[in-house]
Amino acid sequence: MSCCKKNENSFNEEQLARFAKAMGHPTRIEILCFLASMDSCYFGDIHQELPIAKATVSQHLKELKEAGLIQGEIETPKVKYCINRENWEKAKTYFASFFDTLNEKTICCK
Amino acid sequence: MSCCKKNENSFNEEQLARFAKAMGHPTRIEILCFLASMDSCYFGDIHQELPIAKATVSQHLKELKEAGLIQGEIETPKVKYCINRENWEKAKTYFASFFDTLNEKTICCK
DNA sequence: AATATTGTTCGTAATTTTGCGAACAACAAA
DNA sequence: TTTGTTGTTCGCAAAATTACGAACAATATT
Repeated sequence: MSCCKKNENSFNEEQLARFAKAMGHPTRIEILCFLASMDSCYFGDIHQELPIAKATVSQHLKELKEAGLIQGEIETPKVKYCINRENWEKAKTYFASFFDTLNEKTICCK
Repeated sequence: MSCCKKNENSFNEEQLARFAKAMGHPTRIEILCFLASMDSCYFGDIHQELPIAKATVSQHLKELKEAGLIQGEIETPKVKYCINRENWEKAKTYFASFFDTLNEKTICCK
């Protein structure tokens, strides 16, 4: 058998880029930090923390939701948001694996 | 002394967002993975890996360089690129800290 | 039925990002 | 001096992002 094949990534590059893109805005990082510091909260609480229009907040939340990092639930008349823990762990693992690939290089079979 | 103050982040939110933004494109993730799998390589090697114009590759490299994740060095007539290890570690730590904030919540002083 | 509360969606404008070919710069080789 | 090699920069077009106010939807209250 020939030797020294490339190590397979333990993360999906497309998915990692999607997570990263969602995190690539200061306001969205702020929202994520805010949500990570509590179990859950309402839209209004998030809006109150930020110096921007509610329409803009709503848009950022939508992007974070579509990236899978948070989830929202209607609790009439409010909307409750929280971290999506399953995907949070997934993202955590992906980023960790990605940064660990440095120096790993190749593996040799046999 | 009053109690239960919020935990200070062990990462800079602005900086984290900047790292994330740079990583927020599939092509740039691909470049980073490629570079992370070796000590260094030339522009041409990177271009060869990708199905896009060299002008576009150059632009992506510029963004990664400005974000501090990679560095370039002229080795006439070629340009040698590699991971910026110092900032790579910094980014690795920032992302790890960020994802670890979940569940940490608050700390109580006595 | 009219009002109030809470967020989302729509329409719009300004800016940024992405991608390309062409032109260019720096240097080595013929 | 001309030619070739390697990448960057320029100028442009298309698309996506960011931000806002206004309008709207859903529900509860008066």
